Amino acid sequence: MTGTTTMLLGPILNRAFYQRDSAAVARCLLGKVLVHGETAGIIVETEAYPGGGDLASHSARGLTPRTRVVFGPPGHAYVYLIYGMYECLNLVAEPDGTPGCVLLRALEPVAGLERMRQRRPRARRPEDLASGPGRLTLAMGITRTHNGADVTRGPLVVRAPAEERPVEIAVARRIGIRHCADLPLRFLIAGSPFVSR
DNA sequence: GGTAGGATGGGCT
DNA sequence: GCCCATCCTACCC
Repeated sequence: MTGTTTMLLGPILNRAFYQRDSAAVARCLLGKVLVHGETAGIIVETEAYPGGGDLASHSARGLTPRTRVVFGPPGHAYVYLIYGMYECLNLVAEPDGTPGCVLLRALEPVAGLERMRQRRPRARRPEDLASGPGRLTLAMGITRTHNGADVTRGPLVVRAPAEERPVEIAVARRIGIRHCADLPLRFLIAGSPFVSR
């Protein structure tokens, strides 16, 4: 992080922010800033995975070694391997003991773009650096070693922007799932060129 | 502009 | 053994 960029950021989101239902957290994360080391990006696309009856959620089939963190206290990272090659970053929501998380799908890069380009050499434009869950973790340097990390403190955090702007939110169906595909649990900043697809 | 198919490995039945 | 909360390339308009 450069000093200039730090000036653009507000406080770290506290645990109470995450201790709500998954869809509310997914919606409210839009416009917030994911920070990891020198890299940072505005969250422009999220999906809620509330668990319970939502069969698209990993946690829907109960507590397993992999989904343990999703059942734990809110404000922690859930990172898993998908398709043997890519990693996806989620933020745990809901009270401790209740499953639920939010998948971060796309960022608008605001700091450390050169570092992101090193990590994603095939990305031609800034719009391509973090426009997808697998691209996002690559650009931000997030791996399964971050699984369980507390995102209310430490090197990986989410901050409010210095000036909170009202954003127009679009709601859509989630991407790449088989079950419960019609639920309106995908949230985007309307018109952002940094969203996936 | 569009899409079909392959890469690749862990989780769970 | 099957199923993935994906991405990239090749190929075709």
